[in-house]
Amino acid sequence: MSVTIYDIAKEAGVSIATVSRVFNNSNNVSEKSRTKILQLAKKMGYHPQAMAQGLARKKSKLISLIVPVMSNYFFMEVLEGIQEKIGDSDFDLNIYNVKLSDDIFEQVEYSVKRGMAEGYVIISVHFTEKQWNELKKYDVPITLVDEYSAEFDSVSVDSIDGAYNATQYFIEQGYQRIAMISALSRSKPTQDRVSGYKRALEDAGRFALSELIVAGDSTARDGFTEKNGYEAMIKLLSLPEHPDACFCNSDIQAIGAIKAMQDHGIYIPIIGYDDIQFSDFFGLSTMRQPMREMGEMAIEKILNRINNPGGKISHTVYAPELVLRSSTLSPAAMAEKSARFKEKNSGKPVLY
Amino acid sequence: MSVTIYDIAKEAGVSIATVSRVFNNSNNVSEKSRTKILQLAKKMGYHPQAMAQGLARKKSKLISLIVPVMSNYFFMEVLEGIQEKIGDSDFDLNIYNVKLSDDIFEQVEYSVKRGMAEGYVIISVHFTEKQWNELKKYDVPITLVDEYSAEFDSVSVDSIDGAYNATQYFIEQGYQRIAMISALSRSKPTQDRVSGYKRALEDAGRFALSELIVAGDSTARDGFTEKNGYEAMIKLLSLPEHPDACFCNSDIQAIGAIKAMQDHGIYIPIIGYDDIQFSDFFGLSTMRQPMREMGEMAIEKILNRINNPGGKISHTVYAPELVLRSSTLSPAAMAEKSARFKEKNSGKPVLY
DNA sequence: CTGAAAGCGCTTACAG
DNA sequence: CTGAAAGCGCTTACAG
Repeated sequence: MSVTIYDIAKEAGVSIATVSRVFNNSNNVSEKSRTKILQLAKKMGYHPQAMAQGLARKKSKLISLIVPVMSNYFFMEVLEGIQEKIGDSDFDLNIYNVKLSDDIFEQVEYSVKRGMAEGYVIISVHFTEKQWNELKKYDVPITLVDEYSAEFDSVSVDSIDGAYNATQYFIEQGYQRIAMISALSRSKPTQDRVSGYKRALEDAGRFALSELIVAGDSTARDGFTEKNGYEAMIKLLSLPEHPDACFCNSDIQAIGAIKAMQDHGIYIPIIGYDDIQFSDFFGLSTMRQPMREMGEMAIEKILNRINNPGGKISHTVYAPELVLRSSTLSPAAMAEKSARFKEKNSGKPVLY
Repeated sequence: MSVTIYDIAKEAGVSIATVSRVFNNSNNVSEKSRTKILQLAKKMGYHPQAMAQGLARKKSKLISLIVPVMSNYFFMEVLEGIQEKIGDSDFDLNIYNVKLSDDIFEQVEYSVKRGMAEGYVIISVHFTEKQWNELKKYDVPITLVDEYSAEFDSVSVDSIDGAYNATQYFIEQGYQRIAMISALSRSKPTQDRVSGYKRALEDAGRFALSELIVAGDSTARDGFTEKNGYEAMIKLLSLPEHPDACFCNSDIQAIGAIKAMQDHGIYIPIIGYDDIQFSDFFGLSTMRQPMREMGEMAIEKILNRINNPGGKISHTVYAPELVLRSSTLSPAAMAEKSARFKEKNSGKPVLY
């Protein structure tokens, strides 16, 4: 039996209203009452219960994050921005993890309609306009991250654009057989990136060859794994005529792809997508998504929406930025670098 | 204004009790009423509010995870086990993220005493017995992960033992100057691992040399980063006489350490700690912690505790397991492997 | 500065 | 199968 406001009131010889005032920092309480109540509360282990407070106030001071697959680099970095920003507010964070095995819409809808939080930040969930529209009826503040819908505030990155630019970079450098490592076709970002890749080739008067667009066979995390990237690169290198450059759907896959190149002793320049922490460390060139900023922006939007439910809907679309590191060195430059490396390492490491 | 049970009752021409029954799957409702209510609810966007339900039932059907630094490999893997297990129950998950910058005890206490959840799984939080004891007064189900206290159910891994065994392995293999890459000394697991390392040396009649126990200078995530591992290994390799083997505080640091070895052209066998997903991929030998199992066990314990608050407190301590991969090859074996590798790769990759 | 009372949106015996 | 009513633990005008 946990202790309630009544227990404290009784013990302190005051009404529950006074106890409540103490915990709500109302200044209309005598110093004497306040001290006594606080002391009693401490001793008896009392604190207002979140649920009762929420009901009485009709406010929970909670923001809910709704996200599938938490163990994902994109989410981890977005989360850091979110935490940073929410720390400045008086809201608490709550994370609701959607299971990919079940009906995703149902889970999101359930979570939203229960009304546990004052606002919802929905990350990397992709619905049809019709579905998003259906959520509208619960009349709850929602901000979308990594997705776009006319119905809600959103912050996203132009994936098509990013893929386009990465591919265009290779075209400008004179590469002829530019491959793309994709992922499961059900992944929305992957679809967009494939579109951007194709468009860049077409705008350059070339054709996208289906044999050069491959994914690995691993399906975990929609293919966003090292393993999947490794498998994909193996396929590419097994082609009668292998590609001379590769745009890769994600950094995590690119890391696997690089390992495949090493195992096969073939090197082609590669550009990843995301710019996760590993990438800089491993010298991977990539299309950088401003993940932290996206997280911060999302909190800013949801807070605005909570304070001003009628405000105009706003969309922020970031343009990804090409970050060049050593993985885009030309084969010649790479050979030279490798030679230097091997000289230094004669008879030594090269682990995996 | 969101729609409540009263709106539905009125519209359906029944009492709120009947509406409530429909949503609680009580079978004492005529098919006619049920259909009408469900249909109305769907149309009007009604669903029982979590807070009101929680208050009335005195149950939230929520388990709260309390964790510092979410973006951490250990946590990610534990989380997968947790999600797996909780999916089989009718509880929802809720994650409360502790900020390392503020008073941790205060945050944990706050979160627990607000009573939002029915049970709390506290991960990688390290307090004194006195502090844990203080939490006892809120009389709430709590399970500890990666920590031990007599007061609460817990699931942990014997870090001392793990470090001992890793070190002992190197001793048995005949290595003479076995180094250890540690991390920030405020990290509890790190303290334990250093103890185990020292003890193994001492039990073999040797001394732990302080110059051989080093951490990098990066303080992010308590030193559990590639960068920190890289820095640490650089220090070790800069020693007048460098070590001939290395036990490393975490896999993530070990990956950085390996890169440092490659950059320096010096190879020594290394054993990491954790067995994160990358490790298998990169051929890193490691002390494996059964992270998924730990997550599953934690949920099992908290559920038991919720159902049976008076039950006997139980502690599960896993013994970590040494997983040998290519990073513990002897220098000779490694040299041979490298030679083969280089032959295959003549004039080719070796990225970063 | 303080208390009595209404209300937040539900659930759940109890009685029929 | 259904409704009236009490109760969950708070907050917050209102009146003093």
